[in-house]
Amino acid sequence: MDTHTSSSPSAANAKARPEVRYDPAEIETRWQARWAAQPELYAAEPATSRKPKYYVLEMLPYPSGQLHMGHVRNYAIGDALARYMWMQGYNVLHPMGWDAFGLPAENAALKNNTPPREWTQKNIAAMRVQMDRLGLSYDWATEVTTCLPDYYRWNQWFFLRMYERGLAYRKKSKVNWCPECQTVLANEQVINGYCWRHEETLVEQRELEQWFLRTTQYAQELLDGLDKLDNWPERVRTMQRNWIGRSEGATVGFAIEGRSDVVKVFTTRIDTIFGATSLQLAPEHPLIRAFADQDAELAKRVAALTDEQNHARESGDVGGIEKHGVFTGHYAVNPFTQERVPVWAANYVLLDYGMGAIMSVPGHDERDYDFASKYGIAIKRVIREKEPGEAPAPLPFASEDAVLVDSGEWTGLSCAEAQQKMTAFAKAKGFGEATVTFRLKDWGVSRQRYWGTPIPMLYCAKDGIVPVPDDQLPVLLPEHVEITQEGGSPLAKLPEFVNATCPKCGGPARRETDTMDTFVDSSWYFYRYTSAKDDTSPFDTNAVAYWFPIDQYIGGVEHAILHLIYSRFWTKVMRDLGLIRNDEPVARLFTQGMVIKNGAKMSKSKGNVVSPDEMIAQYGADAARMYALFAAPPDRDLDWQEDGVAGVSRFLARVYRFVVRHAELARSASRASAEASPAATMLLRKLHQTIRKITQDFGGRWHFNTSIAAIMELVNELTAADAAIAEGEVAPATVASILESLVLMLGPFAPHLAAELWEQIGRCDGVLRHAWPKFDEALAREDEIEVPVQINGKLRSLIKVSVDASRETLEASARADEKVQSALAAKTVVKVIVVPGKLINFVVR
RNA sequence: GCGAAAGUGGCGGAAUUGGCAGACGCACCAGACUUAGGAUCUGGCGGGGAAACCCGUGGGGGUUCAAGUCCCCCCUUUCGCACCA
Repeated sequence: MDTHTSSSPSAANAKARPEVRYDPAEIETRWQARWAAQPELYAAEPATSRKPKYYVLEMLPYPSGQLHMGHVRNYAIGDALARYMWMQGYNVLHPMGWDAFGLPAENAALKNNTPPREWTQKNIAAMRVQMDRLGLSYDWATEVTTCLPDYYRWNQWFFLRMYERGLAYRKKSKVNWCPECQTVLANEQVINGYCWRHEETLVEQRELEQWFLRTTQYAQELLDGLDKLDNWPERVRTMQRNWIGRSEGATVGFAIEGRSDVVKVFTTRIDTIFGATSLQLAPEHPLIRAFADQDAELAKRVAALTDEQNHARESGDVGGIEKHGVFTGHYAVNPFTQERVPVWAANYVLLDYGMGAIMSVPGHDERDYDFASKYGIAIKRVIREKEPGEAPAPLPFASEDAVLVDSGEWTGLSCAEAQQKMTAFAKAKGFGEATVTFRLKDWGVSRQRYWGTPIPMLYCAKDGIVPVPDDQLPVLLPEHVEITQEGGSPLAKLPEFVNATCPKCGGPARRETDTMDTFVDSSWYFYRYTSAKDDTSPFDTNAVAYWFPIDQYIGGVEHAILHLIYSRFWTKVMRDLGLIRNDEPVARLFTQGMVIKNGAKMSKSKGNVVSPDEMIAQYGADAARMYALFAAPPDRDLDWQEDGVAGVSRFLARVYRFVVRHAELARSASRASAEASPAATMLLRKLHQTIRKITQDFGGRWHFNTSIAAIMELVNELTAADAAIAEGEVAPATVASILESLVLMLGPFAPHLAAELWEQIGRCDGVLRHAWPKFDEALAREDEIEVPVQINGKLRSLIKVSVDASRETLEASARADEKVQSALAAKTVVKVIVVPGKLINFVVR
């Protein structure tokens, strides 16, 4: 590469002088090759390091074979942070891996006749190349690939530990079935009745034997823990709180007339029980079934209700359907009043929440009111406002800031008090108790698919369900399997897989053929990074103790519930197994915005997908990454505009030319303290303001768009001073130090260019391990500023004053200003507001 | 329906604490150089007006010397939740 001559070009002839062109492709491939040759560059020091640790993590991708812009944005943020923290002297763990199990591999196998493993590994290789082309600072020695036995064996190991503790269990239940995936989905994976992967596919209900993980056992702790996660976005915490859905109330048993059964209902408003005028049961409630068994007409009408519920669920409008119900002809007895209340089946009562049955209090619940009005069921008032007006509040009246009326011995109590006392009464009499319910359900992890972790269980005719012993792990996923689109796991058709030996009796046993939900893989992968090669345990406990919790996790908000709640659950289980000490996996969570184009999320169907490869080929990785950070603050949606990338690329070219132009000067500069000239003072001031700004952005708001804008401002000022620098008006040592700081600040955003320029200015120690520049407040300080002068709040003039000018000086200078004087002429000054360093405002009449 | 976030030039966005609205970039306009280029450099660029000035941060009101920023009402968009008893 030809460097320019050492004769200092003046600004006048700069235009004519041939300059070195910024060639990002050449620079980037050269540096990527150098980095590839020194893998230790991005390796973390061991857990015994004395340095403070920093674990920065981006969500691992599914190896689809193609990085998209959302990934680029995610990794640009994480990479900038990792590099910055290295430069701040931290021991940084910055790993990457592959969420490599899952359905697309099977679909691809069907389409291209390629085995899922081969397809997946090919994609991983391709995406690895893309990541390297972006110059990302991952420690590939800790790479985790979840579809490899050395990883998924630990899924199996954890599953066995959970089974031993009763946290993994099998039950038959109604499950969500996606006809497209041909498998069961967890509740979390059903979005408004549709499959989370197939937005067009309605989820059906099926009855199946399934493996569950007892997430409900940790419901309370998962909820409480959210309060402590104050470095998580409030939005995410709210979503998780809603999802967990804790509700405090009471269960009350209503005896059924003419039967020995008691129907239990869950209510948060036991204080309104004197107003209960019917019981409403879910259509599939066992008691309704029992009634229907003896009444064909009822059975028919109840079935219609069930259908309505299913349709509503499938169409995603559960709240919108009209309330329907059927009177069963049976009565129950209100244990508080001994009144007979009719028992109904209603389509608005859900089987899987609470007890699947409610007491209907139409006077004080809007839904019950609608229902009772429609069917002519009695509506009673049993509470009223504390300070009643002339007329009591119209029904339905659901406030809890109220007192009881017509409620026997509880009349006159406040709702809160009544809830407590009536619950205690029910408990004492043995027909009820305080109850907390959660919306969160146990996690159904069975999937009737091939490409996942085999569930390590056996079924023996003699011994029943038998876990695979640890020493037989991993249960390997067979390699050559015919994938079909029919239901059921393809593994079930492989006798060599299914047929096993019972470890207890030595007799024949059948192997479980379901595989695990892939969310199992991502629930603990970040622990594995700390000791990815460990083949005797899932991870090294000491390494985890050092690195955890994750200091910064970065990813899309779409994982706010699923992945992040499962991960929290898994962490708590591992803690209770004695493997780790932290209660939470992630100390700080950052959710980045989406990448959109022309106002819509990038997608194939919309035809607005921008390929990272093309961007890199055309503008370079540095420009693509920097644009991803420059175009919007990272938490907001980003509108991808190719012209903007071109602009960033032009900026980098300008930096490149500027630094190269003065590289020789910087290389030969002596380190002796430089003489301050006006030009130097000005440039140093801008430099230190820029360092301060960027340092504060990293430590605070992460508005890298303004960090980059600040670097641009600095470069604008430097290039404007090009002639002054060339003519020696700035001491060489000062030029050298400015160039160094500039290049260092580019490090997190444009690592290839920074590395290249660092060498060009004669440094051979590498940017990454060099200390981040420090700002000097004294140098950053302006000594003269322009202060606006307002008259009645309108800008009339600007005056130049020293930064620390006193109020008196400010006012005097303002009054001395020509424009101000003419504006003040013939006016009476009523008041003068002087805010030192900010403004002066004359209030006049 | 409930909850949250957002709404600023032609566009992406800036204004961190109530203090010059529009930093930085894109697009555009004018000019320079010219080996004519999707390169580089210089200047301009919210609207109106010749100018002085006036208007301007979704709309309306308010507080204040001063409001994009605080308060009240409304509109729009996005996201989350939605018969949860």
